[in-house]
Amino acid sequence: MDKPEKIPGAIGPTIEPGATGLHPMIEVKLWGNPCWLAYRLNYLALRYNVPLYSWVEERYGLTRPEFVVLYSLGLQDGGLARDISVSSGFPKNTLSRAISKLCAARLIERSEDPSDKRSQILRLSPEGRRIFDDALPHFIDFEKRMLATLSADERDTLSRLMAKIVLDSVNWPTELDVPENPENNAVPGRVAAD
Amino acid sequence: MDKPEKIPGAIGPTIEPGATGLHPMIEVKLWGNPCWLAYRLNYLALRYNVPLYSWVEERYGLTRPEFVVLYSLGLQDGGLARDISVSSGFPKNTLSRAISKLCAARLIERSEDPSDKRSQILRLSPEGRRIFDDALPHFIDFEKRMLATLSADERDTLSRLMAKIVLDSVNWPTELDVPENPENNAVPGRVAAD
DNA sequence: TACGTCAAGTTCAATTTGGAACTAACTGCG
DNA sequence: CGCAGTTAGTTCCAAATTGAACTTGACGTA
Repeated sequence: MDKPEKIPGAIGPTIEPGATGLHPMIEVKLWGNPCWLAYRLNYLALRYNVPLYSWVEERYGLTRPEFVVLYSLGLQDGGLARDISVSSGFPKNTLSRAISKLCAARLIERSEDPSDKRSQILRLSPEGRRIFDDALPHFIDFEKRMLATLSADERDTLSRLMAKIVLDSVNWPTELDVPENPENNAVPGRVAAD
Repeated sequence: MDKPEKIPGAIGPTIEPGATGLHPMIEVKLWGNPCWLAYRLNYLALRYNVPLYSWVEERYGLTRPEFVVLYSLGLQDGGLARDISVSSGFPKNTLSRAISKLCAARLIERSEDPSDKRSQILRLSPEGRRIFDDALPHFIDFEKRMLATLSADERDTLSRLMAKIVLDSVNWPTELDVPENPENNAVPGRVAAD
């Protein structure tokens, strides 16, 4: 009972414990986890982010939020801080600081939006563009490496399926409510869901 | 040249800008981004983590690393701090703190590993198990919602393809080297590559 | 025009984070 | 055995993070 025989939703090939070269608890979270999708998403995202952003830190001296600003403007020059915030998930004050640092380092430029004086249009400087152009191939290479084990058909399928999920994401809740009575769910010393 | 006509790797249906209900810069990062996989991974992971972990914080008063410990032990009781660290990506000192708080709150218990006195075996207390059992269905439900737009066949395919990538991940580099000469890549005021 | 509401971005303060150094313990090898 | 190298976990502290409050500006309505 404590260890259910069948994990709901844990699809996948039957894997012998220890046969994958992965750490044992990673195996459990991959194959013995009812939330296989969420774990694989987080695992793969981490496996991508960690090497690349430590490389960015080492090579350019830029933190992750700072580089995210550069990358966002590299894809869409002239965006606003708010655009970067909603598309990256970083809170706007973190980005405000990152943007100030990038301006001081002359990697981006701020200009007032004539149609809305609250906003400021952000653009890469030539130097900022140079860093983006220098870094992008390394990001692409790593992503290619991640996809190298799939065939071209499988890559297309993966892209299509993930796109389908992303398009549906506008319909997902952005927060969960706690409908049940809170009194017997709270951790001692903490009142839940008030 | 600045805006390449064809984005390498940006597979997917031709999407009209603004037709998806998504924020414009999110659309660019999804469809006009050579690193489509990495962005979709991060986007979907975030879209899952944010609502669920703010709900956890509100309902149980537990931070994300704290809940990660509970969740990990829920899947594999008797694990070590190090197991949780490598499988979750949180640094071990963050988890050390989380574990101490969970012990103080009587949600888990530490016991010495007789075969290695440096290690401590972690187990859920009955109360910790209760929280895990209470929370798990909500995590499962959200994941179901994420997959609801796919058919059963498509879900199997997605699971299989992501598993294939994960299994290959043991062969990926864990860090990138900076082989080129650093002098013309560094940001002013910062020397790259050590 | 006046006013209430909302949005973009900044600042502040309190908390969280994680690299580095540390302790204690295990492992392998001569 | 003795010692160098490694590992589990903790502590310390400087730096990053972020919720909350604030400023400025836009926008709708009367």
